Amino acid sequence: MNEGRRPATSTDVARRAGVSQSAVSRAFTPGASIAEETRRKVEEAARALGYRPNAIARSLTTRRSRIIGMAAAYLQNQFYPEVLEAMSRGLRARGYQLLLLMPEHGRHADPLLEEVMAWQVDGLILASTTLSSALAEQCRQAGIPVLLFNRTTSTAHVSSVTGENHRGGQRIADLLVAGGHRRFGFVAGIENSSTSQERERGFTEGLARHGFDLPARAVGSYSFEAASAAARNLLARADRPDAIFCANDHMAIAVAEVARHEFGLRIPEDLALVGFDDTAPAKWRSYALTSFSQPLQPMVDAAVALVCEMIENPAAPTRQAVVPGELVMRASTRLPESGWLDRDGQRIWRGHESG
Amino acid sequence: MNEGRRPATSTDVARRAGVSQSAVSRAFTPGASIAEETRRKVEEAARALGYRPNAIARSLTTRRSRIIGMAAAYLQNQFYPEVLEAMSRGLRARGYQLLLLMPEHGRHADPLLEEVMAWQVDGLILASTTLSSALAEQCRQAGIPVLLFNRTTSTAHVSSVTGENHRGGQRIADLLVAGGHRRFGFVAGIENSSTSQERERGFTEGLARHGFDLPARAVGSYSFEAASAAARNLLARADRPDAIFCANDHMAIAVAEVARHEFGLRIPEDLALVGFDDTAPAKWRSYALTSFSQPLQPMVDAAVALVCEMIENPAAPTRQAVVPGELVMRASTRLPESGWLDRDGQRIWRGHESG
DNA sequence: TTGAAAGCGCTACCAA
DNA sequence: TTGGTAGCGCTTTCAA
Repeated sequence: MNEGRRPATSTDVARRAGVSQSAVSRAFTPGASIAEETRRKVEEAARALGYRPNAIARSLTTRRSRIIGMAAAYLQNQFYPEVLEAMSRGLRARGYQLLLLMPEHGRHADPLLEEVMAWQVDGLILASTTLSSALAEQCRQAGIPVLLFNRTTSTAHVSSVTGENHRGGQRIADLLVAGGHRRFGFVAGIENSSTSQERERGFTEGLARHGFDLPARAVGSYSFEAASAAARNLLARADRPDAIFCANDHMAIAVAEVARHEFGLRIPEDLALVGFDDTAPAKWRSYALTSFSQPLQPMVDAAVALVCEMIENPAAPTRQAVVPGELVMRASTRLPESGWLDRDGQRIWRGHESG
Repeated sequence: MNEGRRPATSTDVARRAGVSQSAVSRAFTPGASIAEETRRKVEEAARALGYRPNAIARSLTTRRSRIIGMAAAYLQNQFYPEVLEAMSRGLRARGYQLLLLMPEHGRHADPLLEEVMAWQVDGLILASTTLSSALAEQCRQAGIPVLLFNRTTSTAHVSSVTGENHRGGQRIADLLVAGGHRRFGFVAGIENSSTSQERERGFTEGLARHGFDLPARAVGSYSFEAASAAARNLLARADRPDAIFCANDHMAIAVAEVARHEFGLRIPEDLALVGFDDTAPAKWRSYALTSFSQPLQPMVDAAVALVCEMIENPAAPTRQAVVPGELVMRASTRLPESGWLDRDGQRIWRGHESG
């Protein structure tokens, strides 16, 4: 093991093993045609010199970087860190590295585009609602496979992996109606985010099916502070909602805090609360938040598979994968008289699917 | 803008601009000697072709990848996602990219070493307590600057950025004693993590200074489940502690849940609770957790500065940066009669520093 | 200030 | 199966 000196190259190894540099390359290429004896010699020399193939040089010749860029933001929402963690592991299992691209606060996505292009990433995963669809479009034009994660875009022709946003919203409506609630409220995420829009649409359609409308609505912009303000707004109304659905768990927790500590409301007696994602804090007993789940591992698996497929076959048609979730009931909503089942210690709402 | 075709190279740009390929390179190299007119021609051609310098090729020639590897894990603790976010932004501002390295669950760090070497990262930030110090040592031997974040190692010769673990533990002891508590408990993180050890040592030394010892102790391993079990253990004792310090906020929340919902204890009347890090959930009013802060941005700024310095001057001596924090008082501990001050709506404990 | 030319470490092709 | 050779796209001498 050399200390501080320049790393050994394949030429160094070749010289020591008494073979050509090409042979060294083959020894490290799975499936290459090489004699067992040669491989052995190369491996021994490589070990002695502490040689490891230089991924940068390899990328230059193969024109494949084996780097996937992942643009994320909003890591305050526990959903995303866990996605990041699983995504990194999933990609690595397929031989890809994850380059983390954090958009500047409130800036355009352009600097990200620069980096995506400069590093010749093989694919790009967009897991940020705040990022413009323009970035996706530019990458697509440059021939870089783009996958939207937990969002879609109005511009078609982009593959995506999402949860059951629309159905989730519907099921939540079903549950709240079955629980006897009558005045409904909704806290939206960022207004133009597809995810928030679909959840809201599912919710209102579900309510409509039961003959209810959605009288109260506020915007939480996926932020704890904005969601707190939204809660104050909704809860101060004369016709205060008796059930609020928040476009994600993170905002639902903000609403719970305001409801309890500023309005002195009991949950679920005075106010039922439902979130989305089923992240770890939803399970914390102080919240015991009913939530529609977005199963992390299946979503990440789908994303990894999809992005790899897009890289291997760029001509493949785009796909919109939707990973099924379920409505996990906890103490933040009243328990309807029937329609639920117990599984693995969790109560899943299965009552009369109306969709 | 070409669609789907191969990206333009500097040679393409040179041809179109009617200059040499070297000239194109210079046009994109800050501080290179090039005539204004030439630069203008190059820039125009580059824009027309949608050219961007290929970072992979550049890395190969300069032998500097401008990639920093960051090994993280335990993203369930809100502290780390926020570090990741800030670190990515901070590094990018200095022209570096962040490669996310997630160690396999329960696996050795060796595969990470492979990737670090293969990608010729310019530096490595280790922000994972679970990662062996062996990785740090191997990288150091290979001449790769290594920075430990929120941890140290017994093997010296490694630079690090940490919070005031020892002093924080002490201040917490001071506060709890001033609050009139008499039976103390501690929930450790991973036993051999320097961070948990230092916090505990500060705590016990602080208690000793006031004439108290630490009768109750359990291991939470930085996990929510293990911390819950640790809480059950501590709270079921005949001499139940009336004040528990947890090695971080994440575990403190687990303890709060168990104390309230399984033992019916009131916080802080029956049990005072203190965490460390001052992450977002500590501020949530259902917990209102007193916590010693690890100021995110200063810690990240220090880390970015330090790692860049190590890259630019590999011969520089190692440094252990300690970023000062403060004890933020909230409702999970009794308010002592004096010794605190209000700042920006936060109560900071400043009582008789005994250190 | 400029262009030619020599690599950076590797893969991929080719003929042997 | 093997070694030689030609790049991959860029930076960096070196002369001009």
